[in-house]
Amino acid sequence: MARVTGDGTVGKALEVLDQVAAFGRPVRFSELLDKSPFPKPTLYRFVQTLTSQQMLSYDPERQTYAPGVRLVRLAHAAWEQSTLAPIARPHVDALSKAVGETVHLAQLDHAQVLYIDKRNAGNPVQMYSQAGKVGPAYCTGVGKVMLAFCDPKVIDSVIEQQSFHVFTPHTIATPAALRDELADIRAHGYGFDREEHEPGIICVAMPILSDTGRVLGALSVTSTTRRTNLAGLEAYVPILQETANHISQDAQNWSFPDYETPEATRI
Amino acid sequence: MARVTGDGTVGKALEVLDQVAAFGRPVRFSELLDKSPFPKPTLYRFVQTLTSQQMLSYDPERQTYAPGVRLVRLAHAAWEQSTLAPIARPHVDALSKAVGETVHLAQLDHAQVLYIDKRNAGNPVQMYSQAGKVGPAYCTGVGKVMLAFCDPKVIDSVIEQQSFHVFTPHTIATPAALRDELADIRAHGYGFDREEHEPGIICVAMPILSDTGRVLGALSVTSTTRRTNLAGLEAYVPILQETANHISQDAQNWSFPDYETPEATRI
DNA sequence: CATAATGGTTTCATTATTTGAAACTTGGTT
DNA sequence: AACCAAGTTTCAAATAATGAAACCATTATG
Repeated sequence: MARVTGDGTVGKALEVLDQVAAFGRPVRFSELLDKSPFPKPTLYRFVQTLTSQQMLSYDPERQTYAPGVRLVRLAHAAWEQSTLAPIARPHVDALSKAVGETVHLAQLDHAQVLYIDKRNAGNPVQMYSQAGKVGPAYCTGVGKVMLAFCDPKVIDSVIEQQSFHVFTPHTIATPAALRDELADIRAHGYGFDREEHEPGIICVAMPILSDTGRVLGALSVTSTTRRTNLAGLEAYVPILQETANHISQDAQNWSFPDYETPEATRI
Repeated sequence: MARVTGDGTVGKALEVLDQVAAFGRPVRFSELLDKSPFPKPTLYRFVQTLTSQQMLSYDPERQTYAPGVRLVRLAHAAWEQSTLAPIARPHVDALSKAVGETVHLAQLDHAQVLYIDKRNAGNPVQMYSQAGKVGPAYCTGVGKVMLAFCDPKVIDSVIEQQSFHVFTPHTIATPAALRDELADIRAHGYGFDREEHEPGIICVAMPILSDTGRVLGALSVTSTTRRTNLAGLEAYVPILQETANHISQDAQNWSFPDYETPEATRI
């Protein structure tokens, strides 16, 4: 009797929620059933419950389910309280203004890169990545620099579980190559994305480390091969370093004001 | 035996999640216990489960809980699939560029205004920074115009449940005043925020209606009394109207491509 | 037009999980 | 040392989840 799900009923319901989100589009009950380990009535009741709880939304027209708006509300709270974003915001603003290129702020969530903030360059290069979006760690600048400074055990387990997918001719495709790259990043203190995820897209990334060396997140400046090159991006290393330091300091000094009873907006 | 919670165990767990989010800051177990209808061990296990599921994050240092990062991931999916935001994005971009003022895109969620996108006047930040925030419907431009075009029954129930809170000298403070205002909005087709929520902050708001007259959302252009006045904002009505129409059209024509098997980024 | 198939919904006896009063542990205070 | 508060675990009783089967409503199919 292998425990696949864990955490009882609530865990299972959340698994269903993840399933729906993973589809990336409104999904029918039967489609969900195909991919679900649960029997029909069980899954049915989960979807009912989640819908009634606004965690899913139901389109009666097309008979489809999608992640619900309650999540957006909750996520706002999460974003403000459990991410670096609010602390980093002024620093990211300043960085963005100084470099005039797209800037990303990311954190590591499990083995994945979670983008938690972004500033578009003046002319918006629309591409993959927005706050809340996740991506693989091994082929993004921010992912690699965060991984590089993780605990060796974490690195091992991430690499072990990672299925390497080749996005471009430059994608790092083997555990060995990734380990080399990580060593390289540790040696320099920062890293690059050399068109490893999208052709023509390059970036320079800097980890945000606590005083004890723990990885808090990462920053990156992204551009295109048409506008600049790796050497050009490397010029941003000092300001990135400085910004990362500022964020790290603020993060460690920061704590929520202990007293205040906020004027609630809840009804 | 009044059923307060509904939806069994999952509903209760989500109630706890809301509680944590409502605090707006990291919260101790005992604080939560004070405000919770659940007995100690029950609440304890819920918090454990939610934490293990990454819906809450736990800070062992301070012994506090906060909404977890998994929510940010899930919310991204919700934002993309269950809101107007992705459809409206290009139109909101264009509007923002044209007017050079702060632009909001909102939807109605229960009786509350849910901001789902925003363009700041100065730097084009698009994202959760503000998206996900909720506010009362009766004293925001977007809230009023959405309410105005809702079903009369909905209006009644919202007004009935609304507890009016006076934010500024201009805040609409009575059901009667609100009904007058809504009638006025229906007559004109658009509405204003006359410093009703924050002193010095004014806006003009336009509902986004489907062909059948259903409320899909609302747009607003916000400014300050220092920079302009209501007459100045009214000049934006034509472009707001046009933008709202475009969004409405796109929303009704749009449906997810039925076929495609998206190249998954999941590990 | 009947019939089958598909996708969705409900029933109900069985089973497993949740529940919470009470007891216990831990770390800090007088 | 005794006390206290916050957090954690126990365990029998109460409750909710489970899923095989049956049912219903549409939409294909012969």
